Amino acid sequence: METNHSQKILDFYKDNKRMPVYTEIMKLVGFRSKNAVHKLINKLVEKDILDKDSRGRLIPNNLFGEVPMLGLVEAGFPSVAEEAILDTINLDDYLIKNKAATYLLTVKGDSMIDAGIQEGDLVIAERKDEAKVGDIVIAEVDGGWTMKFFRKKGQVAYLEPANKAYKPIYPEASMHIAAVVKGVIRKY
Amino acid sequence: METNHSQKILDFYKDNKRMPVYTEIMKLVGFRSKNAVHKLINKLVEKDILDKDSRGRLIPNNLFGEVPMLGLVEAGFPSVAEEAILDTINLDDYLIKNKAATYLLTVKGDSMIDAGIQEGDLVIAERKDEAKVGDIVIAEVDGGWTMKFFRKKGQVAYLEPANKAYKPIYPEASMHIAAVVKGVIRKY
DNA sequence: ATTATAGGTGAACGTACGTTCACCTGCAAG
DNA sequence: CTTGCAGGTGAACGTACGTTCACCTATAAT
Repeated sequence: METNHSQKILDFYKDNKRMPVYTEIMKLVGFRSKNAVHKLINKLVEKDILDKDSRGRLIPNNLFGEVPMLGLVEAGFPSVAEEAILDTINLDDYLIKNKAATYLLTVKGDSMIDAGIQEGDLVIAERKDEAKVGDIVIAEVDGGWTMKFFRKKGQVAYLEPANKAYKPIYPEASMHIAAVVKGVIRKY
Repeated sequence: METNHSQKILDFYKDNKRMPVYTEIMKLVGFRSKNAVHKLINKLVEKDILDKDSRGRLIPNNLFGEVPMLGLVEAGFPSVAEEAILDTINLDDYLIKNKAATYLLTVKGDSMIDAGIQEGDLVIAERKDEAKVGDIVIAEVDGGWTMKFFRKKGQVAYLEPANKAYKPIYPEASMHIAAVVKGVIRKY
């Protein structure tokens, strides 16, 4: 029952991106007095499911807004009881450094398959006009857009696919780097 | 300057997982009156950088907490001005359905390399004791932990790696499925 | 039957919140 | 010079917040 209550509070947080106030929790769980909420909250705080700040307002704790991070696959998987959690992270914070310049792109084609990037994956791209050798870049070459490894042969920059079926691209007229790939996301 | 101010508010939101109150914004941007904050906020609201709810409290809008999603790689990349954004998503919400049962694991080894899962990647694993054929599962087989495709030959369940250098695993004594892989994350 | 307790109601209280008012600058236009 | 105005200060106001108090059940143990 209490897990049900805290689940509703979590849902509220997801929808509104802030914690509910007591009158809102009243409606969420079906109470008719703020005092009942107050007693419920105190129990959740004791169980470390929630936290309160110095002014009494609710703040989500780690179990709430973040995902537990375990060790290696080979180390196994914890049961519900013994949670051997190394750390907890927020995926947004983990993946995105410069939020204003970051975009997600859907991958088309198989030219980066050997780098573990498949068709349908999302790539996290940060807008940038220069890249380091070895970066995966999104670039406009001779009028077309593509995603490839950024390489240099001497002073000549070129793009190399991660698929033996394709050949490196040496720009004839122009090459303009639009973004550098910072991450890959795949959802099953 | 105003982008600087809203950046500080965003940072506060990231750190505290809630929006600041006016007195807190005062300290953030160096004002000494709440009224100055009030005028600043109204400007940000007009520019759609922030939103307020009916009680005047701040709520982050899309540009704040979420990441823009563009189309395909081949469609190119927008300049700062012309933002052809299809949608915005929150990565946590996108990737994680059942937060209570979800964990992140670091991948060791190359047995799933042909499925685009490399050593060092993070996998999003949802605790479950049964899997569908074709799922990637984390399982304990004959005492050891492993991540493989879940397959069936007739009624016999077995695990298949995505690497031709390895052979399928037919459990001798026991096989226990601990979790199903729901997603993959790679960070460069 | 009596008592204790967990869990709820409803009203009252202190306070921190966003808002508003009057006022004070510094700077640019006329 | 003076006028207007954007942008700040500081104090006052109404209200919504979390908290607390007294009281009311059900349920279970004695």
